[in-house]
Amino acid sequence: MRIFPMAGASDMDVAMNKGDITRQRIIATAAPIFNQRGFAGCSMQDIMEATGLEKGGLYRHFQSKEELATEALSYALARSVRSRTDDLKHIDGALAKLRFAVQRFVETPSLMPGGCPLMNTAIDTDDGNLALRKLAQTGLSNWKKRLAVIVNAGRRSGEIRADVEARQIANTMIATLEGALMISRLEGSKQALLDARISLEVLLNCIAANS
Amino acid sequence: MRIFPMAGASDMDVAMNKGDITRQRIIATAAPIFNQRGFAGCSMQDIMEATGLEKGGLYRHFQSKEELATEALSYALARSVRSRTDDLKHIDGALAKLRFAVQRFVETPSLMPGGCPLMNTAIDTDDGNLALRKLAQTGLSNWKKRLAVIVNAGRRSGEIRADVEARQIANTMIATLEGALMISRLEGSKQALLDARISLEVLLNCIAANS
Amino acid sequence: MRIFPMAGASDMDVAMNKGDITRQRIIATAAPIFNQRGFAGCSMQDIMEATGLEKGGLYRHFQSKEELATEALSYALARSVRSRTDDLKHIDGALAKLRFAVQRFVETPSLMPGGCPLMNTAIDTDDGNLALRKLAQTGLSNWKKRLAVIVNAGRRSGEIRADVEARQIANTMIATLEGALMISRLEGSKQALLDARISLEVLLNCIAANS
Amino acid sequence: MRIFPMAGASDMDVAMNKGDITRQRIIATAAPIFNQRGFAGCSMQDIMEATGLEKGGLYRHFQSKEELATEALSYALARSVRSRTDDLKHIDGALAKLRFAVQRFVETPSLMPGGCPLMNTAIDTDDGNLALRKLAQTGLSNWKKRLAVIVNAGRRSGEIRADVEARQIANTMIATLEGALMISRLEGSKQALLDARISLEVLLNCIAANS
DNA sequence: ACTCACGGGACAGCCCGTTCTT
DNA sequence: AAGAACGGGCTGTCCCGTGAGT
Repeated sequence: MRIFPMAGASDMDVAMNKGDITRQRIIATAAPIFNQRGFAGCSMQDIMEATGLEKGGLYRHFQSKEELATEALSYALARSVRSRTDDLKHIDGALAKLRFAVQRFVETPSLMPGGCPLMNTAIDTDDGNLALRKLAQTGLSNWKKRLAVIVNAGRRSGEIRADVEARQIANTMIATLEGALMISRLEGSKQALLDARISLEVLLNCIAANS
Repeated sequence: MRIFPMAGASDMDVAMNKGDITRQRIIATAAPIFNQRGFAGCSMQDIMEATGLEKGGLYRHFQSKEELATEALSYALARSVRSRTDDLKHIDGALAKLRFAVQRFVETPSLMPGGCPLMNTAIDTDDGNLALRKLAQTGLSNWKKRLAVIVNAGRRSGEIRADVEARQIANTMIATLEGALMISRLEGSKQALLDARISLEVLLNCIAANS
Repeated sequence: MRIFPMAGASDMDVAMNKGDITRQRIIATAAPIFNQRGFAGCSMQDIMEATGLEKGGLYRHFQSKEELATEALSYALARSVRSRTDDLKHIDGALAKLRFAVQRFVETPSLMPGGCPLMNTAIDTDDGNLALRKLAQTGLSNWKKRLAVIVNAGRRSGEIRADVEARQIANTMIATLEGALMISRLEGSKQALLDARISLEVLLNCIAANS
Repeated sequence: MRIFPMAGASDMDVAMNKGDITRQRIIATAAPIFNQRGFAGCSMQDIMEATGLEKGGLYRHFQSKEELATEALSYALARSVRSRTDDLKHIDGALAKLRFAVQRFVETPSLMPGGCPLMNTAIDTDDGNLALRKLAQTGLSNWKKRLAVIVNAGRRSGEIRADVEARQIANTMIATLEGALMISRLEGSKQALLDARISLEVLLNCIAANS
């Protein structure tokens, strides 16, 4: 369709025929619905209404509800993780990068209605649904790795104390932010996120080499 | 079941006739099931099988699935919150109390199969079900208050710096622990909980008055 | 329900609980619909609308559409065959019995809307559906036997010529009547049935012993 | 469509372009399928498999399933009726012609798999589908007329008694033969057809002038 | 106090007829 | 002529809640 794909084109800018466009539209529409109501709490009827397609139209593109949910989650996780670790390259300094990541999360805790897809899926698939669970595990793993890379870079540059475990910092940051997001959503207030940010600042100050 | 209720009996130990005993047994049996699968993901059939009762037997004690879920969640939350803040009286010192609470959580993150009922409900009721959501909100609020009381006691006794906000510490502790529990369950490893504990120790050291 | 079932009670007069009554009502309602539109041409939705029951209500009583169709056909065939061979006992003479049967058929070719269930099923199940086909075969066989018994009685009593084959007469009577009914329904006129009656009278006259 | 009809050419032998040939091939292939399974019981998928064409290929030639079915039935009826009344010219005598027609039917009751298209359609369209029904009505009417013409010719020539109604004989012959075919197919035996033939011989003997 | 039959209603997945694009 | 795309109907299953019976 498109002859000259532009540099920096997103996933949807590649040449697609009509079917692929519809498929992508379904995924983008379904993602927030699954994210809000969970797999069991959301019916294909809901997706039909949201997309304007009928049963036959949906099942042409996805073999089952689970396949659609998997794709939708994949999409949600990709957007979520990316938004949390993007744009860090042009920031100098490991600590500044980490502070920026915290700041970003507190300001925009989730692009997708319904909260963080990673946490939602982790809870929702606690009993079964291994396919979705696997995706969440991978998403978490990626996030942790990206943070750990920053921490280790700081250690090598001498900005961060050498006795700090990157994994521990990554785990703590993610745990505190996700937990705070949960509280925040339950309370309907940003307070918990703001409090988490302060505490994470304290933690980051503690691991700075010159502290 | 129990003929001579003992003094200091817990909720279940009060004198109950047969109907109440059955009702209580249903709740105790249903609680972990709802906690594991969520409201929508768990059917009355599941409860029937677990309790050995028939439909009619269940609906004699509860007007609807939602009423049963509400009672079950109430039960789960009460046990959960209590286990996290009990037995702190005989520990001297606010910081010691907080450290003990962290330690307790890391060792026994949830009594109930399926993880922390508070977090599960917070996620599960994100879209609707106000009754259950209200319960989770209250549970969270109680937990936060109990932690804040300890922090404030520490501030008054001079053990904790006066410029520390109790609410912020409570929020951070809960957020970090709950978030770490989520990670831990998703990864199938206690690592995240252990890392959270280390970080919370750092935080607690930072708010100590003599630091 | 009923304590003293009356002598000569029909199928529906036996003691039945609510479920059996509903089941019987569904069968009686579905029978003419299946008879009119055929198995493939009639949906469970049609049965739902006719009975006023919902899907769940129907499938409680029948495992599948095929089971319902089988019962409905069974019911239709039983009524049909019975109506064509009943009340012949009090008629004296084999030929008189046969003439009466022809007369009855011409006057009341089918109790059930949609024509003769036997013929309809014979045509409808021509490709597959062995269960329904078997039923039709049995219904036809019964009908033939009843006619053959009358013919043979006439031969023994000397009323009918001894060289007449009972099977041939039965086959011819049924064939001519059913064929005439088909023509009659297609043309929307009783003419074919009346013509068939005349021709069958001729045939019966030919097999009379004194002819 | 037809530009230069060739002498003695059958329907398919006329000059046709590629599209018309395909169209005719589809009709010839679909006819026995519709005849066997009925309109509702046969899907376009079945036609696709039988013809080797794809959906788009079929719908290029026919606007709808109904149009295809109509053409297929038309084709089947034409072949059927023709085969039953052809080749009678070179037989001398009305009764001989009628006996030959009976004989022909008994020997070759239907050229098309699935039985007589006339009867099948009469039953299949009992509820609706006026287009197909009309075709069957016309087919029946033609058949009756051809038989009636023979009877009337016999009356005029004095071979058949003058008090015989041609319509009654035609109706009876068709009814008996079609009914016997139905029985024969249901029983999986030619017996009913043979019996019908004997009975029709009796009838024809009865209407002979010299009887 | 409990069982079980009963019925309403929603849902998943499949298939079919038809149109649109290529 | 092919085949992707889509609207819509259909089957069978599951689940929730009621009520008669015991």
